[in-house]
Amino acid sequence: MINLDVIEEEGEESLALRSTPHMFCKTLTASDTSTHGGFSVPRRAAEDCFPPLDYKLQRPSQELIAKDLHGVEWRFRHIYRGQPRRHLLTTGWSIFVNQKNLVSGDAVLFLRSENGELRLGIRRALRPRNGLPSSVIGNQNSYSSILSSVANAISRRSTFDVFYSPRATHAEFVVPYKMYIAGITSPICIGSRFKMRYDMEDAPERRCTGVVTRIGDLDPYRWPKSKWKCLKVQWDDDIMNNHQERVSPWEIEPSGSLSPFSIQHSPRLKKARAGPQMAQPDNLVPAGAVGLIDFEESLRSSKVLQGQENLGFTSPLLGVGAISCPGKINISDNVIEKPTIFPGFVEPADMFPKVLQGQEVCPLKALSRNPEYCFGSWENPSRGLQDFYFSLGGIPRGSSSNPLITSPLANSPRGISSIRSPYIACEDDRGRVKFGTEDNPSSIIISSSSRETEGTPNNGSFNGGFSGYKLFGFPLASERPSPSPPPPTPQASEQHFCMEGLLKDPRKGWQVLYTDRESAVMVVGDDPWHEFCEVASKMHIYIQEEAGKMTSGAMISDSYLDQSPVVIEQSNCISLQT
Amino acid sequence: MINLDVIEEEGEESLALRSTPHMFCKTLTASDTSTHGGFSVPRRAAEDCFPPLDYKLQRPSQELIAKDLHGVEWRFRHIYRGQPRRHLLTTGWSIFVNQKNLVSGDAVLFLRSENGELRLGIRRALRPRNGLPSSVIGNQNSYSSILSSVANAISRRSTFDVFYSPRATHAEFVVPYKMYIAGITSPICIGSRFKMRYDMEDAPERRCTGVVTRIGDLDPYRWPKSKWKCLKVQWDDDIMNNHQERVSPWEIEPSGSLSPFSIQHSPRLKKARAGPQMAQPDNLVPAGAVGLIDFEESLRSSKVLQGQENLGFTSPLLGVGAISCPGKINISDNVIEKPTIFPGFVEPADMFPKVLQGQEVCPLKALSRNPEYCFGSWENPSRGLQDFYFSLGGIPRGSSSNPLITSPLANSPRGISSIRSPYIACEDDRGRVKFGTEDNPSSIIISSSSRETEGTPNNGSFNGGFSGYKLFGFPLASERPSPSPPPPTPQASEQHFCMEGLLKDPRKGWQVLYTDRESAVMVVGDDPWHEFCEVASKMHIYIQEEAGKMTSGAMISDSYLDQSPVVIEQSNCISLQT
DNA sequence: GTGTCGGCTCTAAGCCGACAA
DNA sequence: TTGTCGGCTTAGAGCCGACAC
Repeated sequence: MINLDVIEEEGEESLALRSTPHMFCKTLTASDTSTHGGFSVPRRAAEDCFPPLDYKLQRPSQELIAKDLHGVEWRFRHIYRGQPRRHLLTTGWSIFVNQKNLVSGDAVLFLRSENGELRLGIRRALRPRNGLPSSVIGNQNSYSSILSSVANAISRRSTFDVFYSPRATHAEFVVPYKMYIAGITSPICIGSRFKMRYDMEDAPERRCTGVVTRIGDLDPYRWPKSKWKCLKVQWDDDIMNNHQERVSPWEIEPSGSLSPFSIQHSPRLKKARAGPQMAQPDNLVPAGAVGLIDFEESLRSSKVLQGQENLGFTSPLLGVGAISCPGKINISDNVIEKPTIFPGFVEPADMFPKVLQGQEVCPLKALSRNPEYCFGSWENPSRGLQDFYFSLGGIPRGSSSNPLITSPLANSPRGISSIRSPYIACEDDRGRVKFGTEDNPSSIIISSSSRETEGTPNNGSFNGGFSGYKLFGFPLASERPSPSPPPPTPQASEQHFCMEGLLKDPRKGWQVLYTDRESAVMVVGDDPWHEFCEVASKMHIYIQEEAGKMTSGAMISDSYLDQSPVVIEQSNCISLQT
Repeated sequence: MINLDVIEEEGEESLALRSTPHMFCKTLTASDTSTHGGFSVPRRAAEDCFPPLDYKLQRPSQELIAKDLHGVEWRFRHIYRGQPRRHLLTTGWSIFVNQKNLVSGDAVLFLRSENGELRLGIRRALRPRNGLPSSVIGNQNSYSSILSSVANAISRRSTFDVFYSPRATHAEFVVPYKMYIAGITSPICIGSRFKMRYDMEDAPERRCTGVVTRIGDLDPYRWPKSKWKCLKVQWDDDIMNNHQERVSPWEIEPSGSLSPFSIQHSPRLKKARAGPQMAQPDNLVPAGAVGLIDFEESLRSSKVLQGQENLGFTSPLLGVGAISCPGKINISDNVIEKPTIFPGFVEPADMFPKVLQGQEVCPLKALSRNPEYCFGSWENPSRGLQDFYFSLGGIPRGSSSNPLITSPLANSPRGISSIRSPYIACEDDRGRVKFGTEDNPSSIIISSSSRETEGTPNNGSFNGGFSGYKLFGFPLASERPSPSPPPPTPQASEQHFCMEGLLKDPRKGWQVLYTDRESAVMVVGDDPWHEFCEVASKMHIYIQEEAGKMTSGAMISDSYLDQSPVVIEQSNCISLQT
């Protein structure tokens, strides 16, 4: 049922996963979550995980104590009764359901460690729009609060918590360390052939091949010096080209090289190369240290974006919306130090200006709820590991004929199971907050993107996507295709934030590379329970609960197992009192 | 019962307060808040505020609909029954109590406007330590989250919300506009005589006189160019000198001038003047444009703080605590651009070094829970309206013999009713967050201080303290002394945040001066209901409530009437999904 | 083997007047 | 006049086996 294989088959670490403790996971039924009764425990599950009952009694029962991720103990009455006999959790169950706010479709997971201790976690079902206060999405305050919190944390070189719902979102920055290292050190050049695991909805473990056509880099004004390169690829299989054209370096296995000329045969590339400034395809660079043309300078002087310079001052999030919003002041010129264009918006040079005209300004609301714009940047100047940044909010429906503004989802309304392109979404000016002194600046970008999130399990060994990756043996995507899949409506496409900076944690087993100006890469290990606790304890929002009542905006979210989005709408606020 | 007089008797505005609509306020009893029953409405109150019932019926009843500050409608069944007959709110009442989390001792307020609409608000009782998650107080994340939220808002010239509990905290920055203007424009010099309303616990409306002995200014590294001057005073009445030695310019009425020499006769001044650098007492300046000695430079060279320079790098809040905290990195050198001392720590010059030695570093926790340090700054250089800043966390108990580090509460464990000194509390390095470009920087400081909060009503016309001030006709302090007063233990002294920047709102009736680099001054008008809504709607944390369940950390606080502190513990977090 | 339902118990919410302060 | 209490009703939480898939 649950595949416990680990991803890195070549790993030397002791694969504690092989000796996985007893556990089970059950999707909650209507009966399980109703107030009418308790929780029906699958027989095998109860026998595996729970201490044995004395079946000689007429109604064998015992009290179970299980700890959740936060160390909170939950007590349940476990009884074996009914005709036919079955295992049930009665007293205590409804409290758990209520406190965790579980609904039918969510899943609960029990796990018994070697010493007999019982743990439990929850995994929420994907809920369209999920009861989130809409203000969170369209709200500038939320954006900026999150931004500033993170920025502050980074400026202090402190930590910040990430609330992460693996099944609901793609977090490309959560990458096995080896994969990341291999990705950024292996030489990748334009023309490199590669293969990559790619999971279609119906055909898991498909191995696709393609050619690297470009090495992306972001407009340096937005995400300077990021190590997170973005590779634009062309797949040998045409079907793939409709789904994904961008990958992260660590997602692919280089398998050879292709002459620049053969790349040109691609219709898409022909189109792209029509522009006046093109990359030099024979640039051979490791992905981690690319050295490409200084596109920024050339663009600046070539005035490709003539008439669009104001773009540099207009926040895609605030944008016109902000200007037209009474009482709000567009402050983008406070954030962007100097007038500039966004070179990131010009690829290929002959195309983006058109695309941008009339669309370049992307108000927050439009971006969030109705993703329609996609900006990309390629082949920017590179000093060591260069900047790359992607604005992706989806594409205008019906415009997918233009491959350069094509969302990977454009042609698959229900999404494909593994979308692993390293797009980072449309970014507001405010996304860039500078901290620290002139000598020691740090920057943080949080961006949002539109994504589908359905996924299927996958055992691949070199799978950079997250839907196929197992955080600790568990597939992070759906355990199994749901019988009645809740198809995310195109309108209700997912929105998430990701960020470039993450926290560094020296503890063994997992860590996240805090990367001032570098890529955000989280490293996860293989030990399931260790990560169960360690990763989870780091990757969540924990708002202290106050004696049952949630008077302080309390909530506990079971992070990594948790699919339900939890957003603390923290309008900019000050508490005046303790 | 409730004095509806306004403060500014000379105001030309239509004093809508005179025609105050019908209203009543009742402190909730145990019965009112128990689940056992409803709400017992005082007869007069019901007759005044509620639509009349048909008393011919055996059990007259009706449905009442009242809006709270947030526009939320609350429905109550109003019934007249019992033997003897009385007015009760039954159905709907418990919902209200639960949602608002009211307890016995809290108060509810009903108000009927001219058009018959019913409004209601709540005022929470003072609760010691108030169930606040302790992590909020001692938590660096909370601090910095708040800081960064505000900083971000200011950088965007947007708004941020202030959660303000008038009875529980002093917000010196909430000042009538005229008072503020008068304060900063009237010429105040060292030696100026003044009078000021001052409310002792037992002797309200006492008018005290004194002499301005210093004009405070903050260490420019922390709060540059603040207009909020701080006047150090010596009272004619010696009793006063134990309670308060610092006032804001708008708190006093200048009444004359004193020769510099006569000031010197003060023992305290003698002590102060023993230092090498003293203010020039004949500096005659308007409070809003003082020009004093550059203490900073002279101190820097005089090396008064020799051996203490590391203070400049050590956050009073992070302090040693941060250094000794494993895993945390002291980032103060990232925030403070260059090595410097804190001139604010050196007054008088011959005294503070001693005080600071061994105590200068004030970890956050110690500061919050056990306020023991007080740093002050005086007579800094002035360009226009100059900086002033005060670090105040209280004083070491038993050290109050040192008047310069004497908290106003040092000698009154239960506090005095009106503490209106403009102290700003001990400030963390992180308190200063720079935003914007080099050309257009802005800074924001949030600070914390230790305060007692009991208060008594006061009708004064020139009362800068808040306990005596009426926000909209209602005294912001206790309506009446509670029969069984919950004495805040000295240990549980109040902690609050205040900030320099506030939001600007052009609307008539009230506004807050957003003050980039300037003083934080809120202007309030006289119309009760207008302010009731307007001010309150701005001065609160509003965390969206989600359909009854507080799954998203929801809560609504009724700000200005609300005494219970609400702190959103927003650890630095990122939500990855909607 | 297990999801859902009707039946049942029991707790607590909540309405009432009695009674006393 | 109004705070608190005991009595009472009632809704719903929650335990049970029946039953069906």
